[in-house]
Amino acid sequence: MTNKEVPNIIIGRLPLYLRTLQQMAGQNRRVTSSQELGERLGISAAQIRKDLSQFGEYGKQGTGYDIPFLIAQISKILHVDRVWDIAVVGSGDVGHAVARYQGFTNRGFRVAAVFDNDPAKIGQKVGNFVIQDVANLIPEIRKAKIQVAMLAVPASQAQGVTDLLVQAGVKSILNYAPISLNVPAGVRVQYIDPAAHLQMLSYYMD
Amino acid sequence: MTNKEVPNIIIGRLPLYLRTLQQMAGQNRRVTSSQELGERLGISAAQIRKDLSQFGEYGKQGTGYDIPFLIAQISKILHVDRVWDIAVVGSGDVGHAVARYQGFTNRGFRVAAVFDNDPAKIGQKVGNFVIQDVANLIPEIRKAKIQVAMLAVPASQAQGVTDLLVQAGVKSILNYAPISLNVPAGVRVQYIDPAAHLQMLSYYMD
DNA sequence: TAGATTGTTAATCGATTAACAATC
DNA sequence: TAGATTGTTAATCGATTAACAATC
Repeated sequence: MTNKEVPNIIIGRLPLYLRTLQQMAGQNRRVTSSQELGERLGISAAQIRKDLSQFGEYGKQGTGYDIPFLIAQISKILHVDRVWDIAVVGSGDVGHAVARYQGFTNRGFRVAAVFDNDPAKIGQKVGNFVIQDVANLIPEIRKAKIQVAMLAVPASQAQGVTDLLVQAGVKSILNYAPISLNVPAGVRVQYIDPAAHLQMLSYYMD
Repeated sequence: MTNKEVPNIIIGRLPLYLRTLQQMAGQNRRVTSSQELGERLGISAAQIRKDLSQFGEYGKQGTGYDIPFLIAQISKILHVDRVWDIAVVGSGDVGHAVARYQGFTNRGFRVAAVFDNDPAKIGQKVGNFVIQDVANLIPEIRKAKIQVAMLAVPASQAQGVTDLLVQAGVKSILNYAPISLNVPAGVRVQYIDPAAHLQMLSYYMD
C-alpha cells in the first residue's frame, strides 16, 4: 500500500510555513497556532492544519504548535535538514545576483559553482567563485555531485544548457530564463519570470 | 449585471500564453492552435481554449488562432498594450540586477527610478539611473505618477518601505524580500522567493 | 467536400472551508 | 475545571477534462 501522493499545491505552501516559523523563532517565539500562522500568510487556519496533517500530528490541542519542533519537521519533509550544493549557469546581472544571494543561508542551499560561456568572464570571480567554462560543465557537476542548478542565461541558450545539466545528472532546475524547458521524467523545473508576475499585477490596474 | 470575476489562476496563465505567442511571432509564425500552445507549456488544449473563452472568441474553427491578433488581445486584457513605469527600491545585488534587467522590453514595463537608503550609494548610477534617496521616495513617485514597484531590500526593511510605497500611491508591488507584506485593499503584491522555489524542488529529491 | 479545430456543456476531479469531537 | 486549539469529517466550492456540435 503506497501512501497517496501529496498534492504539489500543498508542497508549495510548506516553504512559506517554514519561512514564517523561522522568522518567529528569530524573535524567540516558542509556540504558535494555525490561526496566527494563517493571519501572517493570508491563508485560512483550517487549510494550514489540513496541510500539516498530511505528514503527521505536530500540534497539541489547546496549545498549538511548538515552533522549533515544527521547523525541524517541515525541514525534514522538504529535505532541507541538509545543505544542497547549487550550480549557477550564466554570470550576467541575474547570475551574479543569484550567485551572491545571501538568502539561501539556513534555508537548505548554497552556491557551489558558477559557469559561463563568455571567454572574457571565464576565470574572473563572482563572489567567492571562479567562473568556469560551460564546456567543462558536465565533468565538473558530476565530480562535485551537484543535483541542483539555477539557470540565468539568455532564453535562446536555455534549452541547450538544460540538456547539458540533465546529462550531468542535475535533478532540479530553477529557471530564470523566460521560456518553458523540456526535461525528461525525473527532472523538475521551477520558473521565475518577473515580467509574468508584473503582468498578473497590471491586469488589475487601469 | 456585472461580469463574473475571472479567477486569478487564469490570469496567471495569460502571461505564459502571451510569452509563448511572442516567441512564435519572433519566428515569423502566423497561426497556432490550442494543442500546439498546450504542448509548449505543458497545459491541456481544453484548458487553453476555456481560459481564452473567458474573454472572447479569438479563434477560428479548423484553423486555430491568428498569432499577432491573439497577442494584441491578451496584451489588452493584461493592460500591457502600454508601458508601465516601475520604481526599484534597494540597489544591492538583486536591485541592481532587476534595475538593469533586459527582459521587461516588449512586455509592458520599464524601470523609471531606483531608490536606496545607503548614503554611499545615493547619487551613484545603476544602469542609466541615478540612485535616489529613499527619503524622497514619496514625492518622487508621486511626481512621476509611478504605480508599480519592485522591492529589493532586506526583509527587515520590507514592510516599512511598503508603507511608504502605499502612501506614495503605488498599486502593485513585486516583492523580492522573503517576507509576507501587509497592504491595504486596492494594493496587490506578488512574491519572488528563490529559496521557496528550491525547497519545492528538494521535496522531490533524495 | 473532408479535415481540423474552435467554443461550450456536462461530468469529473481536486481543493477549500466549516464544524466539532477530542483533548491538552 | 474552563478555555483554547488541534486533527478530521463532511459539505461546499472551484478548476480541469472529455466530448462534441458548430463551422471554418
